[in-house]
Amino acid sequence: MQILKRPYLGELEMAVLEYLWLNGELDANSVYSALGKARGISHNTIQSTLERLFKKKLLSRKKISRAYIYIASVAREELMGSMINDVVNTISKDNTDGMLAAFVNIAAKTDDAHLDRLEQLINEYRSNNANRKSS
Amino acid sequence: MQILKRPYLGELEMAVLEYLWLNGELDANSVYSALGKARGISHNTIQSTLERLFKKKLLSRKKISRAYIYIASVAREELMGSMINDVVNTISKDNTDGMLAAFVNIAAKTDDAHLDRLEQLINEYRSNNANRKSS
DNA sequence: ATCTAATACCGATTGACAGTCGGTTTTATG
DNA sequence: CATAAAACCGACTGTCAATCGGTATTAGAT
Repeated sequence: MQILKRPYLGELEMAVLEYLWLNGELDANSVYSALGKARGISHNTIQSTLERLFKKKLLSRKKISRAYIYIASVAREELMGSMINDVVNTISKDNTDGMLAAFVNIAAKTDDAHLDRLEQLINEYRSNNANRKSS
Repeated sequence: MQILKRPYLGELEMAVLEYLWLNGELDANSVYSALGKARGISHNTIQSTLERLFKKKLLSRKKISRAYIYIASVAREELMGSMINDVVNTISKDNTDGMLAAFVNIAAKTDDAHLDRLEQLINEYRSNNANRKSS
């Protein structure tokens, strides 16, 4: 049985990634100014975190003069999708139906309107998919 | 930003939990015979694993004579639900819509029929929910 | 009552990995 | 070519899963 694989994101890693999702392309110094100072941690710690995220392929980077500029290389939705995928594969490889039911419950728990939205998204997906098939 | 909380399940923990899901109430020895021997690990290792799962509230147990009998205290669907919930809260606390969209993609990726099933589940959920409201 | 074997319980070790930072090397630019 | 900024490297801490040895407990046999 497979297990939920690391990369598993730590608290700081998640915060850094979040910050890059919201603020686009940034160097270590910018991230440090925004997050590091407020947390009272060193510039180096932020840099290590950026590097770890880079190694995990969650960030890409390009060198501009001295410094690297980091960019989130996965969208929020992609990361979420792959993590959910991992959960499902770990717990219920051959029980997709249970997974779907669990999800409907989650979606509805917070707000029943989510179910409407979910239906809508299903139909949107079908439209796109139909197009793709006929091309 | 919150982080995907442990209990995080290791490979052996998951295998043990899986075995209990499939085989119901068992003592350490039974689990050892089924999983431990095949893996060449000791009886103690299985026992530690059972205890760790118990501490994480994923198993309950009752003492029968000398031995504890362990029972999975969460269903597969529940655990999956709470893990998916964690993922969503970690990555997308305030972006439920993105989460819903990501999920539709995941569901459809494996099999388009999942979308039909998803719709069906939504309607089932609504029926139950309508009952609850009118009572 | 006491011996024994099964079992629980405790603690130690190993191996990952996140978080943290100090120290050293590299490099763009004045 | 000196300097400051940044990367890079390595170390240490803390947490947790996996693993097992050793000890305490206890149910059941004699």
